[in-house]
Parts: sequence; structure tokens; C-alpha cells
Amino acid sequence: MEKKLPTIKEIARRLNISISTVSRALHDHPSIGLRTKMQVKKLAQELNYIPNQTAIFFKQGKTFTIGVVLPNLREEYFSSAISGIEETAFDSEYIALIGQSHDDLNREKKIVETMKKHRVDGLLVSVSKETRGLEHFEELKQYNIPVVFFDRVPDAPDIHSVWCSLYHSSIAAIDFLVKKGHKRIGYIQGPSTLNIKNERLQGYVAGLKKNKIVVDELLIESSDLSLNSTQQALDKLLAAKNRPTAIVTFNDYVALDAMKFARKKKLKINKDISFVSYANLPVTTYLETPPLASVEQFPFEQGVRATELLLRLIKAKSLSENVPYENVVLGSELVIH
Amino acid sequence: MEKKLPTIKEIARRLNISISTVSRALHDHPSIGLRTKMQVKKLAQELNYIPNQTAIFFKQGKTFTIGVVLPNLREEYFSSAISGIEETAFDSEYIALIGQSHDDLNREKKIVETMKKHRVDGLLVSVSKETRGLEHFEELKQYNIPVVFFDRVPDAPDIHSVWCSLYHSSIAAIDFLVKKGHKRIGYIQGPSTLNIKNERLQGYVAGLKKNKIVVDELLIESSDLSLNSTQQALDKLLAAKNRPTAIVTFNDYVALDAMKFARKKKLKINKDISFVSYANLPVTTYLETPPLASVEQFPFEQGVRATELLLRLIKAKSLSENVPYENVVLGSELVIH
DNA sequence: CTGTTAGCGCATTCAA
DNA sequence: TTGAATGCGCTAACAG
Repeated sequence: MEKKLPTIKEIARRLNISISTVSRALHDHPSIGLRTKMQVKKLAQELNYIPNQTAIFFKQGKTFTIGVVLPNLREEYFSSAISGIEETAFDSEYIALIGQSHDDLNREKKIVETMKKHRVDGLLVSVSKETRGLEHFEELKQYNIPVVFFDRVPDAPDIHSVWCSLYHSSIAAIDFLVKKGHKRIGYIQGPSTLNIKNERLQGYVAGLKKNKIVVDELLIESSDLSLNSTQQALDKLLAAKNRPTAIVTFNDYVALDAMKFARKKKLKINKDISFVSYANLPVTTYLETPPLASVEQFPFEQGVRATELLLRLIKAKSLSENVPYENVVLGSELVIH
Repeated sequence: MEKKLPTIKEIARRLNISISTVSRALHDHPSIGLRTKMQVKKLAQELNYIPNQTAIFFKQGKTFTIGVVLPNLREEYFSSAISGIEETAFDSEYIALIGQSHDDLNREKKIVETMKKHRVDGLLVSVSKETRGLEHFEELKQYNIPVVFFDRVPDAPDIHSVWCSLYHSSIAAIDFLVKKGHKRIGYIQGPSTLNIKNERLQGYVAGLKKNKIVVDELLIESSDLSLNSTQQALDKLLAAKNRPTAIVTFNDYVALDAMKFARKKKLKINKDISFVSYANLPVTTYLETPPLASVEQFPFEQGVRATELLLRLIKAKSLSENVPYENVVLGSELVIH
């Protein structure tokens, strides 16, 4: 049997006073007599009264929720980000709704739709690798739901975003490898949709130039991030006439897959072939032979900053203030293992 | 400027018909004339009308949200679980609200409070390691919010739960080690609050007995799961008169920490000292020398099952049906690497 | 086939 | 100091 939850109406009825008096008493409104106030509070306590937030949300047109859309929670990178998001949101009395796109555009669209239905106060998005257009986000504007893209930020004007520039760290990575004596440095890049903003490749090229190394297109392969694709990329690099002695990879997962594969081919990691990658996942600290170095992209921090920005936008919205598009670019950091 | 969102009222006004007609038309109610229906739908389309779910939720006394409370999203184990939760929930038109306790009881309480405020339709919980009593969950009963505990399930009667029994796998682990020739097998257990249900230790003891090995209390240490604590535990085990040649650890993280430390002490993993652990985290596949074996606890699956159970409870609740306490115990599986 | 009305729980304006 | 009345957006019972 559905028990009826206590409401202010119920309290009012029992005390033979009006609903509004109860409401005010519970809010410590100054114009309520001490006696009445105490009575009300006491009964509320006894009945275990909790205001029905859904009613309040409904009335206020606010839900105190923010939606988070990202590819996959199982990747440590994103779970770190969402950890930062949840913490920041929670400390501001917001709560996070989550949706995983699984890098599937249709699912992403459906999630955004659901978030819209739930009237989230704002949305944080790290786009799927299939995402090109932003039509499914445009509509949110009409509903006054601010959107902040983070980490995987689409290359579009007129958006709010928080991401991490990899340009300088990419150059630092090349500097590091060159100092280690490497001259032939390969590169396994990721899907083109994810490459635009972060300037990994640009940094790679700039780093080579800075070190007077000619860019060899045969040393640049790409992976769709699947194990298979990474293996193929590595295979091609290893088959190159002047096989690279070091390889920069899109992220640690690609590096890990590549290393696993390299070991199968009887190559000694960090001897026959070295790796430098991006993400600096905590798990790499447990490896006997981790990538020589990895670029820390501060996913947790990105989550925090993105949430802070989003909360600011939400506040501005409620004050009907206009906020110019803001793009927070964090620095990255080459971490040597 | 806050734009006003379209409502059925607005549509009704423009079409000079009544609100309820609009409502019915949008719901394909049979008693609405085709013409009217088309008109309404057309205008709704044009105005980009979306029903205000918060109003509907409010009216229905349902939110189509489920809360998820767990220690930490950054642990792959839990992020796998939540991945399963999110998927299952989403496929049933539910959305997940998340809260991390960070193994802090007070935070856990506050999160539960928040979930209650948000009137989630149900709650999934993996308790913090500080959690002993369940008072902060009891109150949810009054609000008719069903709770399903998963993975870290408190040892209490009258709860719904989904967890994974480790007893048989623990025995299998010992069998496995014995077959490998190990006779002195140590054990690093976790915090006592997390040990009750899963029967890791019981399995360890049973396994030893089964193999006619005397249980040596000096070979049983415990860790609070921090790096330091694990190191201390390992140190003690290594200092034991008859140092163990193999160690079973509470989970892969403990094993990884222990292995890292063992390497520092110049011990060869899987030669001087071998490890078997629990969780079977995907990351271990990337290790050159992973634990010899690890017990798969199917966190994703647990998340799915827990969500399914919760959704069933929610449905039963709305039908005012009574459901007996259900405790789903999944099997685990020793995976040899 | 369509309109009128009430009400979900609460905050709030206007009266008293 | 308190009460009555209104409305947020929507659904559904009731009335034509």
C-alpha cells in the first residue's frame, strides 16, 4: 500500500491552521509567532515531513540537476572527469544525471533528448567520436539550457568549452624523445573528429621541426582506437623502411594495446621500441614498462572547471544576464615515468 | 532574457481550443478529430513544443530517476557497475543520478538525503567502508523509495541485494595455487566491513583445508586498501619465518600495490612471489606480469541485475504489490591469466 | 468529439 | 500575525 507522504496541507489540517502559515513557519518567515512556529516544526519533525522537491522544482522552473553526456564511463579518463563533476556539482547542491553515448551518435541524440525532457538546468558534454554537427545541441538553446563542452570539444564557434591544449606538451614529448636519442619517431593518431582542437599532431610536427627532423608521412598512422585498428597501425609503422624507435600514440589505451602487440612480436618495450602517449592514466604506474612518458590532461580538473563554468552560466541565466562564450583552455603536462 | 517555453496552454490559445483537447491530441487520444489532431501536432512541431516533464513527474508522483550511491567512480570496478546501471536504466526510460560517498559515512548520508529530496523512484547503493548501521536508509522506507544494495552489501536482514559470492572461487584459487606447487599461501584481506558477505576468507580457509594445508595465522594480514597499509601487510608477510610463495589479495588494486612494492624489493613477480586476487580488472590484461589469476566479480552484470531488480520493485510499488526481500547472489569465476 | 474543472504540493501576493 | 486565493503545466474525471 502506497503510504501517503506528509504534506504541509496535512500539517495545516492537524494544527487547524492555514497552509501558508505552515509554509512560512517552516521557512522561518519573520512574521510567524514563535508558538505557531514551534508547533509546526515539532509536528513536521514527528511526521518526518520533507518538502516535495519535485513540486518546488516544478514551481521554480529549476531542477538543480545537471546532465552529463560522455562516451563511456568505463574509461578511467571519463570516470575521473565525472568524479570531478559530481563533486563540484554536489557541493553546490546540484546533482548529476549521467548518460553514456558509447560513441554512438544516435544514442547521444537520445540522451540529449532525455536530458531535455528532464529539464536539466545545464548540460556537460564530451562528444562521441561520430559527432560532427551540433544540431542536437542547438535545440537546447531554445530551452535555455546552457551547454558546456569538455575534453572532447567540437570545433565550432559560439560554444562554451573547457579543454586541454596538448600543443606544447606534444613538442615537449618530442624534445624528450630526441634527448633520449630517438631520431625516427612515429605517430599513431586517433579519429579525425577527436583531433581537431587538441593539436596533438601539430605539436608532433612542430616538435620534429624544432629538432630538425624531417616529417616522414610514412611514420604517421591512425587508429579508430579499437585494438585491431591499433595493431594495424603499429604493423604498418614497424614495416616502414626505417622503422621508428619511438612512437607517440593518441592516448594510453592505444599505447597499451600497441605495447601488448609489440611484446607479442618479441619486441622489448623501452628498448627496441619506446612509447610516449597522452592521458597519463593512473594504471600506467602499475606497469613494469610503462610508456616512457605521458601527457597529463587533468580530466578531473577539466570536470571541475567545466562544472564551475556551467554553474556560472546557470546562475547568469536565472539573473537574465548575458554571458559571452567562454573557452577555457587548460595546460597539459608531460609526465616522465 | 528568459524565453518562455511553449506549453499546451499556449497552443490552445493560438488554436482557440481547450487545453485538454490539445493534451489529448498530443496523446493520440481516440476521441479527437483528425483535423484537430493534425492542427495541434503541426503547431506543436512548429513551436518546438516539449511537454514539461517536471510537471508530469510532479503530477504523477514519479520522477523516472534512480539514484546511485557508491564509493568512488574512479575505480574501474564501480565505473563498470554504473555503466551497466546507466544502460539498463536508460533502456527503461529511467535516468541515473549519481553520488560518490568517497567511503565517507557522512557524505553517504548527505547523498541519500539529497536523493530523497529529489524524490528518486529508487536507490542503488554500494555502501562505504565506514557504513555499519543502515539508519540513513531506513528512512527511505517511509518515502516508499525501494533500495537495492549491490556489491558492497551490508550484513542485515530485510534488504534487497545483488552481490557476488566469492566462496567457491576462493577455493578454486587455492586449488589453482596448490596445483602450481604453492604450499605457503598468504592472504591480505580488506576492511572488515567489506568482508562479511563475500566469504573470501572463508573460501581461503576452506581451500587450504581441502588441500590439507594448515592455516597459519601469521600468513593472514589485512589492508585498509591504502597503498601504505598494503605495503605494511606485505612487509609482514615477507618477514614471516616461512615466507609465503603466493599471496591472495582482497582485490586487484591491492595486488597491484603489493606487486609494485615487491618489485622494489627486487622480488621477481610470478617467480619469487605470485599473486592471485579479486576483481579481474581489465587493466590487468596490460600487465607483463599480471596476477596469476583473478576472480571475476562481474561488476557490470551486478549493476544490470541490481537495476533490473530495482525497476521491478518500482513497478510493484506503483501497483501496490508487496515484494518479498530478494537477494540475488551471482557466481564468480576464477580467471587464469 | 470537445470543453470545463479540479488538483498534484508548494510559495507567494493580497487581504484581513 | 495569519488566512484565502492564485498559479506553475499537465492529466483526467465529468459534463456536455
